Amino acid sequence: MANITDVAKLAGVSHQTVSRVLNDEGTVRPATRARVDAAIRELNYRPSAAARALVTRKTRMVGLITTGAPLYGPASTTLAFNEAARAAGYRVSIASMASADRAAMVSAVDVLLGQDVEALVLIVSDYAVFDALSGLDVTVPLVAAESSGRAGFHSVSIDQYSGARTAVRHLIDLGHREILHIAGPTGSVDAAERERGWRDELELAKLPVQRPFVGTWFPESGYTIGTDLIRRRALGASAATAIFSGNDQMALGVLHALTDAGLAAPDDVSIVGFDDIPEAAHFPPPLSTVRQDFTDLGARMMETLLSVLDGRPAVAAEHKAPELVVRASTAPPRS
Amino acid sequence: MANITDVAKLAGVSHQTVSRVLNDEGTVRPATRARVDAAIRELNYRPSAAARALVTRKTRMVGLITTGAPLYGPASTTLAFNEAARAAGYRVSIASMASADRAAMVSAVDVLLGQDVEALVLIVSDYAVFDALSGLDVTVPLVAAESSGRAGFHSVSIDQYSGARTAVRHLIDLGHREILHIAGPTGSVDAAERERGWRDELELAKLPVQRPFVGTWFPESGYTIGTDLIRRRALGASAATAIFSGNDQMALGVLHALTDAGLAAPDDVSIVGFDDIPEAAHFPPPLSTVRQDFTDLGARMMETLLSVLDGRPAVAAEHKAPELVVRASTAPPRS
DNA sequence: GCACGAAATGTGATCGCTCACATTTGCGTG
DNA sequence: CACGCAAATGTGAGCGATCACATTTCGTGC
Repeated sequence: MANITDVAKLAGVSHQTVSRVLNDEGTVRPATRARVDAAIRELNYRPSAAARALVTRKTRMVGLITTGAPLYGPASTTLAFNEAARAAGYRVSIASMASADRAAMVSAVDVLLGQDVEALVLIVSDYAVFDALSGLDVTVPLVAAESSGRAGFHSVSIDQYSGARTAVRHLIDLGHREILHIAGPTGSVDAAERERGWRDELELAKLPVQRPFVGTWFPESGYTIGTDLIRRRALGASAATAIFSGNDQMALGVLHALTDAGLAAPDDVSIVGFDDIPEAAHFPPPLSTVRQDFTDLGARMMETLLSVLDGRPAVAAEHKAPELVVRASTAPPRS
Repeated sequence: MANITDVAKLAGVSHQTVSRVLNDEGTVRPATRARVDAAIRELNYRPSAAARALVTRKTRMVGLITTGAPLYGPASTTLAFNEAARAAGYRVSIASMASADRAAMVSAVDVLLGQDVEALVLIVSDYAVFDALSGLDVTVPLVAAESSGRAGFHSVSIDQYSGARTAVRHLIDLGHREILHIAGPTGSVDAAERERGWRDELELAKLPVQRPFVGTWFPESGYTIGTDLIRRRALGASAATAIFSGNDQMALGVLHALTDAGLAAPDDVSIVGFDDIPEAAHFPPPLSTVRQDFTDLGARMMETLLSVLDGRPAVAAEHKAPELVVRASTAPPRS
């Protein structure tokens, strides 16, 4: 592989002039620049990122820590962030963690910091992760997709709490009085925020707050919980008439359980999801849900990152409220 | 930030001894090693990846090129590959491409090669990508998740063709004679392979081969196509009795269209999907589909990569056949 | 045609590590 | 106790770029 000296020799200039051409620094005569460019092409030369990073102490690389599950939300956010990062000239090194425990976190951070990333980006929203983080001394800026409002890093998010309140308010407005909640896994910040929104909205309306059911985000858990509820006659006639599901996938599981029992939404039970995954509009029935704009989130994370790296104050409006999408899974209770 | 010399000074040894401790090279007395380790901890020292890469010409980093859509398959494979890479001590730099055109590809490859990745991994399976690739001179090994059997790189995959044949055979065995296909987007290698499997299996059974319908992988397209088919009375009684959908999500759209029309699977139409996403078991009705083990695929990609980097021949059994999962969306045709 | 300042280009040091090789230390042996 | 050899440690060069500064070239006004 050719290096800068080879190029310089071939172009008949000094290595510094080549460097100037590479970095597009002003004072190079067009003719000289052309000669250098030609030499670069001829030798198929590519500057060594390692050598550059060594001297400039800038890698233009950010580390992305993400979850181990192939869920729609994190996957979309990650993709959007990648695009935004590349557009801004940053490279992304990724470390996905199979589990959200301390050891995995330490290892992920270590690997990334060891690459001299200029910043860390977190798309895992788990309390364990933030706890682990506070023990580490991370020397680079940190941006997290997170809405609990902790300190110690920059957080950009979609406001889970307000989204949940909107969803529950929708059910209350329809006339529902007993509204159950299927929460995401314990430890998830988003799950906790959604649960808090559900609880607060119920309390505000002076409605009964049952203990929430804990799922896994996956449809299977919604199915299991739904089946169990129906068996115990806790759902449907003379019982709970609505469910706020922590995400769309678990809502699908519940819908499946309803169908199995000869029940249907919204006739017997109204159900609201969260996320608005592409499938949600095609559930039986099409699901009312809270739409999260993950693409926008990913892009905003990068914006914030750039601000922070530039030493500018982080941009405002970091916690956007999501929007309720009403479809066919919600209706007034049958009375 | 401390460097190797600082550590050496603090530990009272030479920089070379520190280097030996870092790289775990034999000849260091335990007592010395301990002093060095203590110094490293005290200074919170981390070796510079850039400096290392500069001298060793090894970055222990692989470049991952992936698609722009947050689909379950690629997302799962990517995750699994990440895990496997980290376990093997490799870092992963990711470049996702918004579109699968030549320009995006060139840019992605450039960015990654510019980082001195030791290999490239492709989890986009698009003809355009492979075409673009053949024009570039990629100087590092390339591993692709791809099953068309092109030359020029190492390919690891799940056998899409055989999966499709299995799915269609299942429908034929049930007694279906007119089996439509909703294909994935034009340009997708997997879509083409699945279509080819469908076609070949029909031809083998001397059954009519209609022109396939082209979807986007997303449920919406299945819904549109399904609605259209029903309106044209091309589906259901005295018409096609079965559909082989290119993936599960589009199958969901078709199911939705059936429901809208007062029809149902499998009574009116049998339907088989592809992928076995976590939602598939909870579709109305639970979907018969072809299960792909993406986790295994990601892991196998990394294995192959390691073999190639070590100069060993790539491992055998690179194209596994997927497995049919029969659920409730398929049954013999009515009458 | 010469002086002068700006534009263009060149020179050598340096980033933090590993490599190849040189030197010192420790320890069993005659 | 000196010797020799292996184990342990040290020394200096060099990877390929940028940085700071030095030098040359060019264009302009008098």
